[in-house]
Amino acid sequence: MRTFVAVVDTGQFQDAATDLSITQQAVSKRIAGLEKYLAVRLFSRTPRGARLTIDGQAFLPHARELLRVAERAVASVLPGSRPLRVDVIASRTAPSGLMRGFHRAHPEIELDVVTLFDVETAVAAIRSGAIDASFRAVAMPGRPLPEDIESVWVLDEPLQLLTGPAHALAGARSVTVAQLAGHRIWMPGIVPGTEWAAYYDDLVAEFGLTIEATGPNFGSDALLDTIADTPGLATFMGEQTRLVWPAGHGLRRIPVTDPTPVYPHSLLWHRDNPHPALATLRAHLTAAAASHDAAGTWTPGWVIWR
Amino acid sequence: MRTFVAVVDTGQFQDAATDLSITQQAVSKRIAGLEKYLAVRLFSRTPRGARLTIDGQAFLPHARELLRVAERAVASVLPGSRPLRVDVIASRTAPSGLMRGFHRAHPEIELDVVTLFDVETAVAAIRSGAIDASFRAVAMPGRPLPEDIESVWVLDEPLQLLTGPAHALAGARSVTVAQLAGHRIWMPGIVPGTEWAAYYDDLVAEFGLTIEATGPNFGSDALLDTIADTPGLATFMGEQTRLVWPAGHGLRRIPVTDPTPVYPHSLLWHRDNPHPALATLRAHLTAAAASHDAAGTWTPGWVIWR
DNA sequence: TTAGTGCACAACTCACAGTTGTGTACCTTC
DNA sequence: GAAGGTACACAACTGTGAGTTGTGCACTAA
Repeated sequence: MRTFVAVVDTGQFQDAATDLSITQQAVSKRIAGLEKYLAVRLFSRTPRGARLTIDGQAFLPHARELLRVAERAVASVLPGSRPLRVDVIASRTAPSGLMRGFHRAHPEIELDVVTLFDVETAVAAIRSGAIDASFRAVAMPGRPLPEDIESVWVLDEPLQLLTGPAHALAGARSVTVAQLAGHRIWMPGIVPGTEWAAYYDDLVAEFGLTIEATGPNFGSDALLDTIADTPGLATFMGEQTRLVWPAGHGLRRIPVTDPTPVYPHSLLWHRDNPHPALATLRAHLTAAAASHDAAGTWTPGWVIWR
Repeated sequence: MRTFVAVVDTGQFQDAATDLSITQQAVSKRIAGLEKYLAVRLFSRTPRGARLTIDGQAFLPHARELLRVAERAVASVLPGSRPLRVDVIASRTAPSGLMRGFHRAHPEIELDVVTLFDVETAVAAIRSGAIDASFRAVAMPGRPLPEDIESVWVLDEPLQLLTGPAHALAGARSVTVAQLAGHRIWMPGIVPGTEWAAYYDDLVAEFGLTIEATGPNFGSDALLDTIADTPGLATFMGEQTRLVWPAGHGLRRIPVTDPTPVYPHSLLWHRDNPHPALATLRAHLTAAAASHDAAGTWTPGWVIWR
């Protein structure tokens, strides 16, 4: 591809060869190989150089795009000036939406989103410089954040109950936490040992709920199918979760009250991180954040805001 | 890249090797080579398979994107079901804008835009199936379109005068064609023998203008610089041409009247072309087209509408 | 312990990318 | 019209390196 673009830019095999520090014959072979692979003639050879054929013209923008993407791919792991790298707790929670909003507001900022195991891993990654920021609930019981990690509260995401049409609570406009006692709530894919698991452990302990975290996560589709088809089963889901809503499943989202369990999302970053886009992200989140109103909501006691 | 993605998708070097019909050792070597090139560890090897590192997670979307782009690049020259391929007369004329509008309205339609030499070449390319459609002025003097080529009028693009701030006509709100007699008008990059050149030839002959078509086209920037700096020089430019307006050059666009020379853009395509997107394009252009009002405008006598 | 799984290292082989050398086509110049 | 220059293709050769087979090590499960 590089050779193809070089020939286009110089207009000659000879000059492209010079640019690439190889012989004219090598360029000829490379182009011939590409043409053979594509089963299409890309250049018409003339005594004064090479001109793109129609197929070549159509191919050219794709070739340039490929080189751009390849460059970005390398840049994404290049130490030093790589894209801002942010850890989000799961692709179906509010932070993903926040990052989408940030990308819309600043499309010029290169961004890489990853998902780490838990807040411990995230903190270690931030300290080592492997990531620049992390959306997490701070912090695990009895484990204060290290001195060099800063954090700021971003938003509380209310949990909603998701049921199928045949569920006992399907008709309710809202349910209280007390009403949920005795109902089976299924949360597959919650990994033990993470702060997310700790969150639900506390929720269970405080209100006597029955949460089944067993079983691997077969993906969002499988979860929704099961919820829709099982009258005795429900699940929790973040209010801002954007589902690919399966048509005809009759799924219901029901707000939970008295109190409303909220999952507290904070942004964590390293005190000394010099990445210019990090400041932009923090400013964006500050501007987008609603004011903090904890009235009527519940979080585990170990949650820190500072 | 394919190997990297295969390992991610299967979770194991072994299974990726099976998918790719190579040995596990070859996969190991490929990944090791990629990691060496990037100077970064992409997988953490465990006795139960390979897990992405943080760098690997950041790299993954770029790798997938690269494979997608590569696939599109190949598809762009694949005979049979390739993207709609449209010839536009120049990137700075109305058809380019129309195609941008079409792409915005139908982003799902794959599109390749090329620029051919003249209407003769375009017609030949349409007949051979090399392109699907062409924006051209139909037709050259004394050369009717072949029977199997259909055409429809799309729009008339009024020409405007572009001058620098020191030009004699710079202050005019509009100029008549008669006023242009005696002024030097510079149109570099017009290739003799094309229907575009024929257009200006007719314009010169009919109104006694002085149009200099000499000199190669050094690009839009060079043209604008020269126009801005040369008080005695002006150029014609399509009304819908979107310029990267150089700041501080004081360039003026001045409408031309009595009559207004317009460049007639038509769409040409092959009667039997079965490409589904072609019908969509024609419907889009019909819907977007203004009604045809030729009053007060000028085109060469050989222009055909049918 | 033993068997099994999964990846890495080592040695070998051969395909092919790149090299040098040469040929052909076409344009320019006198 | 002959001579020289330019630009690309073909042919023969060479060396790198991608892939193979063979083996070893680390970890898990029974």
